[in-house]
Amino acid sequence: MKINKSRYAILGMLYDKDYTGYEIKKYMQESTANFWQESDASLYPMLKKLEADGMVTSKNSFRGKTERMVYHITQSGKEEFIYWMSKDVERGTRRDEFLLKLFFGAHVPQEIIVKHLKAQHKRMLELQKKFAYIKAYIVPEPAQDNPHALFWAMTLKNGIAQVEAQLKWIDECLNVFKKSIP
Amino acid sequence: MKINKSRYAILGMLYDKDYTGYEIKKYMQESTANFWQESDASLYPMLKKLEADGMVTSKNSFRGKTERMVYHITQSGKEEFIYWMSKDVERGTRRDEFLLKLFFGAHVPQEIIVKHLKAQHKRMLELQKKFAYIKAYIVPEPAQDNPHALFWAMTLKNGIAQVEAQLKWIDECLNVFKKSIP
DNA sequence: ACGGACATGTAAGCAGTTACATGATTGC
DNA sequence: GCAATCATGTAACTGCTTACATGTCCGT
Repeated sequence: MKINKSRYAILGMLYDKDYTGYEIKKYMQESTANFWQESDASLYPMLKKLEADGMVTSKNSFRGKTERMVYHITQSGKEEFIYWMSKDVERGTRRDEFLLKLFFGAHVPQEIIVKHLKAQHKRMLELQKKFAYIKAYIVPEPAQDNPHALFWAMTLKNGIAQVEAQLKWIDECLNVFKKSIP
Repeated sequence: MKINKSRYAILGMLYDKDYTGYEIKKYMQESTANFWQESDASLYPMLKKLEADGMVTSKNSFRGKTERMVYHITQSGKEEFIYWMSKDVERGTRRDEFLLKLFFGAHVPQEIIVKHLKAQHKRMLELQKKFAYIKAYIVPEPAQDNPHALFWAMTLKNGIAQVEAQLKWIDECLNVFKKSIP
């Protein structure tokens, strides 16, 4: 049976600090977006569900007249989170439309494939820029007393390494086509 | 609106050769599995749907008493496939449980994270072996007259490059922990 | 005054998986 | 005789997204 992993992403975010749904969303955009995202329509109902399950509690807070729900993890929530953290990683399905189109490249004119490769190249450069930003402003320097710094740096380096490998590979692919159209 | 991409994966497979559902499944396992898969419960109903939509036709064939449905792409099917091939790639959601657990690494004892890293390392080595097999037995030599060879080799190289980058990065991560436990 | 960020949600619907279900053929 | 592979499907369920819906606050 497949279980919902949004639970754990949210519990992890709340583990040592209280947040509103909106803050969790923003936080994810700045940190895990490259390997984990939650949409609004997934995040807010899941927070309600976590509360119903006793994993978090909520407190009504106000900023002026705007109502905000601040969530706080419970002991049960912490336990469920740690249990999940200890379990082996489940292999998920990967679906990469870009590679699928490339795989079928022989069925269309070369220009189309070159277009897709260039678009992918552009996406990778944008990611690279984003990683540079995160490195400069978000991830604290290691050796400081933030215990998260080490792990945040690791996931960041993973992204950087993946992007570098992709860029190199794309260049090689594009060169093949350049040769065939002299 | 999100459209179902299984359609195109299947149409692509049928583009220049007729296959049964089972053969498509096997074919995918040997070629696109690393970036595209279809489960049984997705493949067979989709073939029926493609037939209802006039994208493929089917012919009943027999191997002994076992009934097999051999599918053949129609002109409409080819056109829809080419239209999809020409469109820009849509960015899909990526969800990587392994990286999510690593990101939250500070909340659990280091051994757990080391365990996950080692497991990932093992998965990558297995993938590497699989790629070596595909390279040796599945992907035809380029320069031969198979127009697919070039593109199959490209997607394969992509996988190989990704795995190499991952392995290097995992080694770096593991070294960090080795230093902290002298 | 207005735009962008803050803030939270619902409804509808397709997507996709797991588990279930069945039977023939081939090779050892 | 038995296991693996060939071969095709359904039912039930959860997951997840898009589109919709609403209103406040803050800075310029």
